[in-house]
Amino acid sequence: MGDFKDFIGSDKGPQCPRTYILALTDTLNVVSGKWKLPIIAALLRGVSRFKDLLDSTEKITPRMLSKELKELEMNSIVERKVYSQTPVLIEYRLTKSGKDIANVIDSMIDWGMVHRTQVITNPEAGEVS
Amino acid sequence: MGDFKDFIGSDKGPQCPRTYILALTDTLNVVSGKWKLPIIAALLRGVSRFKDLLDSTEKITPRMLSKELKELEMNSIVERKVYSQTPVLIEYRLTKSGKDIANVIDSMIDWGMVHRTQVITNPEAGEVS
DNA sequence: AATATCAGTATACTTTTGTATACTGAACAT
DNA sequence: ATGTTCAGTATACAAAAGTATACTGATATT
Repeated sequence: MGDFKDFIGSDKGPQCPRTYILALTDTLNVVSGKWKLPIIAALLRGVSRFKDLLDSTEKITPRMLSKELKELEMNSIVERKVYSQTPVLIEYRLTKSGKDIANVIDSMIDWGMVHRTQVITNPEAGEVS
Repeated sequence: MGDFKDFIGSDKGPQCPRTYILALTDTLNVVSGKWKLPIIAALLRGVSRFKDLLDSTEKITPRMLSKELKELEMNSIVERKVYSQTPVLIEYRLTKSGKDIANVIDSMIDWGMVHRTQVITNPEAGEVS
C-alpha cells in the first residue's frame, strides 16, 4: 500500500499520488486537535453516551463534545444511534474504521517512545519534558 | 510497545500510561499543522536549503518555513548545519527519528486508503470527496 | 409545583495558527 | 555604486480552533 518514501524522486510535479494525499489528510483530520483522541479512547473503552463521554473526557465542554462527535460521525468514525425510549437514549459507537485507527495510534506511540529514547541518549536535543 | 487498546479498562484513573500520552503528543506535534508534512516530504527527497525548501513547498512563506524548521529542530526531527563559507551555506537534514517518521505516515496512509474503500462500499456515509 | 436528568444549543469571547507584505544584512558580481 | 543571492526577520492582520457561561425542551421524580 502507501509508502511515503516511494513518492520521492522528482522535485517538480505532484511528487505523490493524489490518493495518498487524500488518505493522509483523512487520517490527520481524525487524529488532529485537542479532543479527538481522548474521545476515541473513551469510545474504545465502551463509553457511549453523551453524558458519560462528557464525564470521562476531562474538561471538555458540551459544545466541544457535540462538535467533535458530529465531525467524527461525518467522517464515518462514529455511528449515532437513537433509541426512542423515554428518556431518549443516544449511543455513540465506533465504526470498523473507528476501531481500526487504534493501529495508527499504536504506530504513533511506538515512534514517540523510540524517539524519546533516541533524544535522551543524544544529549544535544530538546523537547524531553 | 505501546498498544492503545490495552489501556482500556477502568474508566476512572489515568487510563493510559503517561509515557504513552507523552509519546503520542510528541508524534502529533510533528505531523499536525498545515506545513509539517510537506516540509518533511521535501527533506526526505533530499531538499536541504532554505531557498530550495521555499521553492518545493508550494505557497509557504519564509516566515512559516522559518518557524516550522525551528520547531522541527527543537523536537530533534531536523538538524541545522551551518557551513561558514561565503556565501554562507545552511543545510537542514532529517535526523534518524525524522526519517523514521515515514513509517508512521505510511500507517496513516494505509488506514486512510482502507477507510475510503470502506466508506465507499458502505453508502450511508459522508466524507468521500 | 418544583427539581432533576439527558442530550444537547446559543452567544460571546480568547487563543492559536496561518497569511501578506515588506524589509535586513552580509558577501559577492558587474 | 548598484544589483543579486542567501537566509532569514518584522509588523500587522485574518482565520481557525477552543473556552466560558448560560440556556433549552422533553420527560420523569419527589
